[in-house]
Amino acid sequence: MAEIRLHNTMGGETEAFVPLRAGEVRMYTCGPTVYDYAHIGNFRTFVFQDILRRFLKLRGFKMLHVMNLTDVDDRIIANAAAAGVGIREYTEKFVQAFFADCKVLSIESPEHWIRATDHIEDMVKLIERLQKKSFTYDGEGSIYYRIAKFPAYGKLSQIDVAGIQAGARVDNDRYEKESARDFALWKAPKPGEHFWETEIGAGRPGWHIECSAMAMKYLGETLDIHTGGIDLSFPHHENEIAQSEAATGKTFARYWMHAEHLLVEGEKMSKSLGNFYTLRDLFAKGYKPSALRFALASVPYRKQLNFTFDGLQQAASSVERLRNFADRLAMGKFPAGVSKEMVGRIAQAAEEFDAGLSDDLNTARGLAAAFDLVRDMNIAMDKNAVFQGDVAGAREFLGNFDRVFAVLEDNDGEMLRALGYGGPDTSGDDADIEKLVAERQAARQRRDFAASDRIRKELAERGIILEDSKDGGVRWKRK
RNA sequence: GGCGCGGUCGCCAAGUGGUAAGGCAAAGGUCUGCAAAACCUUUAUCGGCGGUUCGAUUCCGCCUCGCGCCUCCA
Repeated sequence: MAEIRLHNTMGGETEAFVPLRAGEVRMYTCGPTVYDYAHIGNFRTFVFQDILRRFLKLRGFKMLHVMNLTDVDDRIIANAAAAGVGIREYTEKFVQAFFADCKVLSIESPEHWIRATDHIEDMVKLIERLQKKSFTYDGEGSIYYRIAKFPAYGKLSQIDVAGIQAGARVDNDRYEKESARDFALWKAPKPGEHFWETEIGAGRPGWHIECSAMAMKYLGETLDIHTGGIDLSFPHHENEIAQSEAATGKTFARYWMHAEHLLVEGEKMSKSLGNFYTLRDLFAKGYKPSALRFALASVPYRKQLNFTFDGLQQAASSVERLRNFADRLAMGKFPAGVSKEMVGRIAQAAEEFDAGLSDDLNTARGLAAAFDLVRDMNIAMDKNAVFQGDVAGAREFLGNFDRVFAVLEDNDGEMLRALGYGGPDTSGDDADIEKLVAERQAARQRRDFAASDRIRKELAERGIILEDSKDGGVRWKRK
C-alpha cells in the first residue's frame, strides 16, 4: 500500500500522514449551521469528509470522528424569534433534515454527532481557562479574545494580521474592541434573545469557541485531522487555533484539510442568482442520490467543482457503467479455473486505486483505476477469458471501491422514499413487471416478435429496461 | 489593494521535463429476431507571449481570463 499523503493547509505542503496514535485517527469536521436546509455546496464538503473517513477506514485505521451541528448563531436566533419558537425547536427540523440528507447521500455517521447547545458548559470552562491566562477582556458583558497576546495568529491562513485594520469594522455588539481582529468568545445577551446563565455571566457563545471546546472534549487537546470548507480557514479555524493553543499550549490539530467550493454552471452559487440547490430540489427534478454523490466525489477536493446538470447526468451514466459491470460479474457464468493474468490485472487495479486515493485523496485517479479495470475485464469477459477463480478478486476490488465511493448499490428509489423525499412508489409494481417479462419470454419462445416488442415498448414507457442475455435469460432494471 | 487557487479533447477531469489517464457525449462498426449491455474505430499538443533547456503542457517571468479569502458563507 502506498504512503498516505495529505495536503496540510498549515504550511501548505502535501505531507505523509501519520496519526498521533498508531492505528487510530482522531478527526473533527465542521458541520452545518442548522438554520436552513443544507445545500449542495455544503455537501461537496461533507462528501469529501466522508470519502476521507471511508478511505482511512479502508486502510485499517480506527476512526474517532466528531462532527458538530452549530445550533446557535445570529441567523438561528433571528429566524426562531420570527417563527415564534425556541431555538431548539426551530433547529430540530433542520437537524433531522440534515441527517436524512446525509443518509441519502450515503454519508457515514461519525462516531459523535454533537450539538453546540449541549456543550455550553464545556465552552464556559474553556473561556475560564483563557481568562486565567489573560487572553481575554470584557466589554459590556461580552468577552473577547485578545489576539495581540497570541503571536502565532494567522499561521494557518497566512493572513497578514496588520492588514486587518483596527476599527475598520466593529461587530454587532457595538462595543469598541481593543483591536478589530479580536473576536467574541462570549456575547452578552440582547433584549429578548435566548441566553444562558453561567459562571462567566449571562449570554451565548461566540461562533468559534464551540469547535475548540467540543473537539478537545471528545478528541483530546491535539487532534489528527481538522477539516471544513475553504472559507472556514479564516477566520474560523484561525480563531479555533488561537483559542485552543492559548489554553493548552499544545498543537491543536496536526493536519488541516479544506475543501474547495463548488460553482454552479460556472457561477458562484447564491440565492440571488437562483442557482442555489438543496438535495430536495435536485431529487424533485428526478436526479438520483448516487449520481449526486458521484458528481461531488469525482472531482478532487482541492479543485473547484463546477456543478452542472449536464455533469450530474454524466455522473449518472458513469454510475450506470459501474453497476452494469458489477451485475455482469455477479450474474455471469464463468468457466472453471483461474487466470493468472486476470488475477494480476486485478491486483494492479487495486494498487492503482490505493495509490490514487493515497495521493491526497485523488478521487479522479481512484476512479480511473476502477474504470480501467472495468474495461479490461469487459473485454476479457467478451472473450470468455475470465474464470470462476477470478471473480472473487474482482468482487473484492469492487467491494473496496464501494467502501469508499458508495455508489454501486442500486437503491436510489427506495432510499428516497424511505427518507421521505417522495417519488413514485414503484415497489408494488414488481410482480406486474415480472408477469409482463414472463409473457414476453413466452412470446419470444414461439417467435412472436411483434408481441415481444409490444411488451418491451410498454415496459420502456414505464421506465423499465430489458436486457436479453445469450443464454435466453432476461434481466430488467429501472431507468 | 493584500493573500491564495485555477484555465488540458464538445462537457467533466488525471498527469509528467522527453511528444497527453479515465468518464460522459457524438459518429461509424461488431454482437443482437429487435433492443440493451459490452467491445472496436474516430475526435486535443495542454489560455497568450517570452525565457531556461537537446527537449516544456510540465520550470521561470509577464499578460489575460475565471474563482476564493481578507465581512460568523461549506
